[in-house]
Amino acid sequence: MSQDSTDAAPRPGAARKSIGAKRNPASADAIRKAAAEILEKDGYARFSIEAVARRAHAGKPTIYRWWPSKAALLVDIYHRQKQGMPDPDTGRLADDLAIFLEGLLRLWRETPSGAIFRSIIAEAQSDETAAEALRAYLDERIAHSSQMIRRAQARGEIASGIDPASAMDLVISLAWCRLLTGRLDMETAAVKAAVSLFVESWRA
Amino acid sequence: MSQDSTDAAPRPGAARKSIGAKRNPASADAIRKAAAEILEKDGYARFSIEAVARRAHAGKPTIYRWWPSKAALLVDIYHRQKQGMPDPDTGRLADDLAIFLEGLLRLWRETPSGAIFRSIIAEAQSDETAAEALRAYLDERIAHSSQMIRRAQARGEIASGIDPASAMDLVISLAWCRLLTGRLDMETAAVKAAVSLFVESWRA
Amino acid sequence: MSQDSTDAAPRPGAARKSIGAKRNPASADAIRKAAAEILEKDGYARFSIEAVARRAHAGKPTIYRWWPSKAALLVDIYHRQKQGMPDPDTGRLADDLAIFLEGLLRLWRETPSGAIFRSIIAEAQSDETAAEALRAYLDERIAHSSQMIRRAQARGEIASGIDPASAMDLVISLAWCRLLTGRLDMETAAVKAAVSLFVESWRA
Amino acid sequence: MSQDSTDAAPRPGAARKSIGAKRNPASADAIRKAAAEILEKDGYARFSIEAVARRAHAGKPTIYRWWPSKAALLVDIYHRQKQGMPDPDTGRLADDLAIFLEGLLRLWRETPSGAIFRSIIAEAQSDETAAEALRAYLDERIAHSSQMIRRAQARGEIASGIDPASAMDLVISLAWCRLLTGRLDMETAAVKAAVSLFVESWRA
DNA sequence: ACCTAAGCGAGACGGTACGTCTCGTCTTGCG
DNA sequence: CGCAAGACGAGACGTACCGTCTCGCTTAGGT
Repeated sequence: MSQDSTDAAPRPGAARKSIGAKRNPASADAIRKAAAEILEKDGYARFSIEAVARRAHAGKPTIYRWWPSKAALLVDIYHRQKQGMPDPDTGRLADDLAIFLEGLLRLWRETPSGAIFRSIIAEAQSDETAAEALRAYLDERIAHSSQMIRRAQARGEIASGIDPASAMDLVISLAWCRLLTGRLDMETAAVKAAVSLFVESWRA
Repeated sequence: MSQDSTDAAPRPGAARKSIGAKRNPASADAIRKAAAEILEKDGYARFSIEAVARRAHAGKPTIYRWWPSKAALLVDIYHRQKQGMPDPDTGRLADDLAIFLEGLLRLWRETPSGAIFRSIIAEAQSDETAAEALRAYLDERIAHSSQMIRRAQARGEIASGIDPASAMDLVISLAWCRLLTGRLDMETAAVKAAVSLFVESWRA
Repeated sequence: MSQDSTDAAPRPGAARKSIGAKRNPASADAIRKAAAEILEKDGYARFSIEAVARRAHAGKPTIYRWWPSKAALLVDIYHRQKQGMPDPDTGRLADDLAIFLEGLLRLWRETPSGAIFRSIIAEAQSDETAAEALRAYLDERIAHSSQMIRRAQARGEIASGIDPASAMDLVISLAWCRLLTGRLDMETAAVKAAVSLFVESWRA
Repeated sequence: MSQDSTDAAPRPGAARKSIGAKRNPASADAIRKAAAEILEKDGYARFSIEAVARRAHAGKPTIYRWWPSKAALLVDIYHRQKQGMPDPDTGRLADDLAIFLEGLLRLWRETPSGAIFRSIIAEAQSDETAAEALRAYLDERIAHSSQMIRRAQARGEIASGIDPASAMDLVISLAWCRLLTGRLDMETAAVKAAVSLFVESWRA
């Protein structure tokens, strides 16, 4: 829509109006939708509150009322998009991690969530609230994903002395770095190699 | 200087003038200095070509003449600040990597270069030229640092089948992720643990 | 104010804000006032949209929103300043014209409107929109002022074959040329002489 | 040449060099030529010392060395172009003035000198040196052209009480105003009418 | 025959202003 | 009170010229 004089999405019918003295969920949805579409289409560079308001046929204050910053909106969108991530439990850590890692890379590569997450990271470098949100999010993801490692430890597959969070950190760091440098197209073989590299070293 | 109506640095004497039809290194230095100071003091959020020009007592066109973009200026400053990085060759890969990694984290933690590099990564997420520069820089650093691994392979310390660049990628990814999430305060023990984790898995 | 580091006018109280989704007349007034003051104080050479914005404590886009060009702003100011111009109807054409011409020259000489009009003419030489505005303005003024001549024709004071607009053109040209060459100090006698020169030749 | 990446004129051969410790007339000519071409092609709006230097393959200081200001360059060019103006002496003042006026309007209409003179007038509104030069030029032209009127007075064609300079002023003002408002296409009949209007009123 | 002095093209310098963009805040008027 | 709309002050963007300065050269003219 960059070449369009108006970047507004086509109105799906009559103009949306206030529904009285309470939050209008249709507006919130329209804003989230518009934000996601802009990120997908034009990337983070063209993402601005102004552009979102334009596309969503929403007033800027409406956005600021509900999301205090650009980062908050980004995090909100990311959370809602990141469904369907595999949570494998094959009984073999190397397979679990390979499935997890390949799924994450594919998700970032094939859905807008990659662009969105890149944007969040970028935003976090100059916006402290975004940085805080990102740190919290990362902690939560590591805590969750390190279950795979804990299960492997319970099975006696790897040494019990390994710190699951630190170990998972390594795997996730790899994914992040790939995302941030635009090298998400890691072949399955390379993923497997990297993963087994980790797993081998963790053996008892 | 944000509280000052003029963000200009104090003039160190007479005004700097042109030195003829060739580049004035004093101007370039003043610009780089001003840019670094702004990043250090006010952070990336306040970093703008306009602010740099003001602080350096330089014209904006002078900056654009020599650095085509904000990213180019950032990369330039980063390059110059990142001198004195250790390039260890102890004869033992785990030690080499630990020294390298700890040195990198300390540099980022204790000098402005950490903030600068974060800014570059952030910029790269919305500016394609910055992304390109970052990719090229990363390639160069990996190529250089992976010498440590190649030397270990030559010594027979680790398997010759390991791809040095991919291996180094893992180490650098770890550092990046720490930088971007504000967790640079990795203890020496943790560094050693992470590094030996890698090295163990690479053994023949 | 040229010697001041900030050319801003003193703020008359609290900062001026938006008054909602409609034009704020206080802003428009402040802009016109600042523009007039700059022209009066520093002349057309120092007149710039940037300077006006600075002095009026207004954003540049606010100016561009309402006045598409420097010329439009100049014309607007000129219009508002040029009130109280005599529109004589003494029953004797020579007297009418003398009063009109002397009034015009005095207005230009003694109020800022002379400097402003000079600026408009200058601007019109390199800006087509200004040229258009000037042409339209001149047409309107000639149409209006030539009423004096039409009245004289109706009275039978001068030949009916005279084209009122062309005749008025001569009188106004004289004033313009005086303005542009800084020779506004025409004595009453000289004005009368020039005018009667015209009127004599138009007699039946 | 506005669409050309370089607005430079094609070099007529080898590069022009210094001819030692004296002014190089070839440079001066190239500068004047380039200036005239820019005015003719792109108008006063695109006329800048920078553009002239570019087109003339000359250094900016070379221009500033010989012409202290934009206005000085403009006046120089105008002087050289304004050759071949008729200086009629038919024995009948109305014819003399008609020939003079029509010639002046045609010259301005059909040669670049019109655009150049408009530029000088515009420049004079914000540049005092240009204003001075313009005033001096106007005086000289009036002094010269009013010879026509003096001759008519000597012949007894018009009253001897008329001030030749003031009278000529009227004629020239008419031309100026036409130039500045882009109404140079005055028909011969209209010129004759305006002129005889003057002459009639000057009769004894 | 050398040397100096000036002119030359080129282009970098610190600046100012341009016209556009987005920021986050504010207010209106409708529902 | 929420909403769409949009004006507001602010200020960065990247570009065009300004007028000044210095470079490295070329050549003429004085010694």
